[in-house]
Parts: sequence; C-alpha cells; structure tokens
Amino acid sequence: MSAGGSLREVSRRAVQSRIARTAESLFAEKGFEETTVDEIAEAVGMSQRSFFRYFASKDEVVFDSLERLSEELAQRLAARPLEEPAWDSLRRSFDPVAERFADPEHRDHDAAIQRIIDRSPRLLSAYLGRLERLQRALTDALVARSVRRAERGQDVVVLRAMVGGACACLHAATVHAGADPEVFGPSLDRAMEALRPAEV
Amino acid sequence: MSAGGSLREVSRRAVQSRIARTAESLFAEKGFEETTVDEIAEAVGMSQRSFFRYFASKDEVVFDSLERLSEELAQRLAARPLEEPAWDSLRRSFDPVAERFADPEHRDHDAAIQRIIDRSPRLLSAYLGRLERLQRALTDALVARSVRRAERGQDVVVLRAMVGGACACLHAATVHAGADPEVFGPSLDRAMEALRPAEV
DNA sequence: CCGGAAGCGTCAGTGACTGTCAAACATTAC
DNA sequence: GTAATGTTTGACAGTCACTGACGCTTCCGG
Repeated sequence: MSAGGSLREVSRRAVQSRIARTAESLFAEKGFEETTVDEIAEAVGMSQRSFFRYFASKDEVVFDSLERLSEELAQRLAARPLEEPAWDSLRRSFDPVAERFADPEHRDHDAAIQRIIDRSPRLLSAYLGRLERLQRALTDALVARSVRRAERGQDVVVLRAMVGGACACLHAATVHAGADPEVFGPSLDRAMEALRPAEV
Repeated sequence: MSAGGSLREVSRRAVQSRIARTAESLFAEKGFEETTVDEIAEAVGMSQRSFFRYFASKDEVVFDSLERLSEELAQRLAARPLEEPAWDSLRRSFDPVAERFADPEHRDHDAAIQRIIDRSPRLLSAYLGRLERLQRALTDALVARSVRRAERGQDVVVLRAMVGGACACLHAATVHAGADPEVFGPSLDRAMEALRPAEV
C-alpha cells in the first residue's frame, strides 16, 4: 500500500503520461471515436496489447489527469477543519479546480480534454461515472467528519444529496465557463451561494 | 413530428417492449455483461441484426422504460404553475417516480432494473448520461418558465445547478431507498428540504 | 553463468456494432 | 389478380475494443 514511489511505479507513470499525451493530440485532431487504439499504439510505438497493459480501456486515457485531480479534491475535503460548515468545506475543496483554470498550461490542456469529452456522448457518460465515484469519496469524507464531530443527527441521504448538489454546481460552472477562467470562479460561487443549505 | 401514433410506430413499440422484457429477465438471471446480444436475439426469436434495428445498443434495452419516465418528468415540470417556486416545481415533477415506487407492479420491475444497473459500472455510467440529458431538459423548462415570468435576473448557471441539486436529491434517495417505497418518499423530502435554495 | 521475474509482441478469439444485399412480406395501384 | 412499391428481415462480412495464452528478450541477484 505504500504510496506509489517505487522505481517501477514511476516509470510506469512516465509511460502512461507519454501515451496520454499522444492519444490526446490524436483525439483533438480526429475525434475520440474516430481514433483507434491501434493508431494510438502505433503513434506511441508499441503494440496494441501493450497499450492495454497501461490503460484498462480507451476511455481511461482521457481521464488520466482528471483522476488525480479527483483524489486531490477528496484529500482536501478530509483536511478541512472540523468546525467549518460542510458546504464551505466542499467549496474550498474545489479550489484546486479553480487553480487549474488560472494556470494557462493546465487550462489549455483541460479545455482540450473537455472538448473531447463533450463531442462524445459515450465519454460524457464515462465522465459522469467518474464524477459519481468522486461523490462517493466526498460523501464518505463528510460522513467520517460527522462521526468525528460526534453528531448523531446527521442524515446520510442529506449528506449524499449535499455532495451531489455541490458537484452539480461544479459541473454547471464547468459547462458554463467553457475554458474561461474569468467566468468559472464567479459562476461556481454564485451557484453554490444559491444552493447553500440552511444549516449544518 | 406528430407524436407516435402511426400504426407502424405502435407495432414497433410493441416489438421493443417484447425485446426489453425478454432481455431484462436474462439480465436479472445472468447479469448484464454475461448476457450476449446473440442470446437475447435468439430468446426473442430474431437475428442479432434485427435486435439492433430496434435498439441502437445493448444499453438502450435497459433504459427503455426509464426513457419514457424522463419525458414524463420534463412534461410535468413544464406544466407546473408559473407562480410556484422553482424548487417546489422540481419536487412535484418528481412525483411520478414516487408513484412508481407505490405501485407494486412497477416497483418490482424498477427495482430489478436498478439492481442490474448497480451491478455494472458501465451501465451506471450510461444511466448517469441519461440523467444528464434529463437535467438538460429540466433546465430548459426552467429557463423557459423564467422567460415567461419575465424575470431578468435569473442566472442560467444557478438554474442549472438547482436542477442538478434536485436531481442529486432524487439520485441520493433512489440509491438509499433500494426498493423500499416507505423509505424513498421521506428520504427525497428530507434531502430536498435540506438543499432548498433561499429564494426563487 | 544461471535462475527467475518483468515487460513486450504475436496470435487467436469474443462480443458489440455496422454496411450491404437479396429474399420475404405486406401495401397499394391498376 | 397482378404488378409495382416499400418495408422488414436474415445472412454475411467487416471493424473495433478488449482478453487470454504463449514465447521471446532483458535485466538482476546469486
């Protein structure tokens, strides 16, 4: 379980990044569905079989960077002070997303990925599946926090719905902002202010 | 565009229902991934090619009934009185879902479908994709209503987030309730009460 | 130098899906 | 009744994502 530091893990990640970068440029160029795994593998210079040794599916390549962002969000939430209202903790745990919008390097990359996703209904579904997993992780964090605060009354359904609502704000802001960092932050704040739950 | 009344449309729907019923029992029996389209087609008594003439994909069979429920929800929302707060309109447009939980016939069917979906990550993603489409429809309805109320201030992002929040409540209640109708209604109400936006 | 472990390519196979074509069938026109 | 017309179907072949098996190489500790 020791967090991925072993030499071999590192080189594995390097190869994955190389594949991801290559694939993304192909996807951006010709579209996701129109790009075959064979083409990606050839562009990288490996066999199709090896491609599937680094990614379990063609979809996963697209979410390579997103996956790590998700983990970061969940960790952020868990690290928030106990006394902070849950809704604010959720908002603050979304900060890394806003930061990525601010950084030109990440922004262009993320915008490209988002364009790829938006053009493929299948990828959009897969993306929402990831988001659902993120929501489970965030809900778990909120439940754990509620236990640590020794709250009895907290209702799992409400926590779950709250996380869903917060992620809906995130999603709405992302969709609405496109790649514009000036729009994203304010949109997210407006949405989350409007949906803020009364108490908790 | 005349809503599906033509003789041919009706018989088409009949065949689709027959396929769906057959497929669902196979899925429930052996699981979604483990059931091949060939098996479904043979059980129905048609070629694989014909199966794909009635459903664009294996996934679609599972969502056959859900799709019509979605349409009903969107229509309900559009039919709600203009002066009703948006959040209440959303809650009321979810009533058909609760009604289905109450009806034993539908409940068992829906519970079976939900079990099938829950067992397959791929189907879960597809399901979320449908939910996203529903959200778009609901958002459109709210936007149209906001226009008809001649409101200037309404913010698309906020409306979008509100719909997302409401659907998150619906989803949370569904997941939490399993097949228990006694749990679903109260869960949905608690979640939606907790997330109710301040105004609008 | 030898042993095994790890990474890789090749090959063969499955299953979802698509295009094409020709036969079967029903529909309507005459 | 028959011919023309259109719709529905099965058969066949092909693509693409993905998987399992096998055998080769490379690298590393003993």
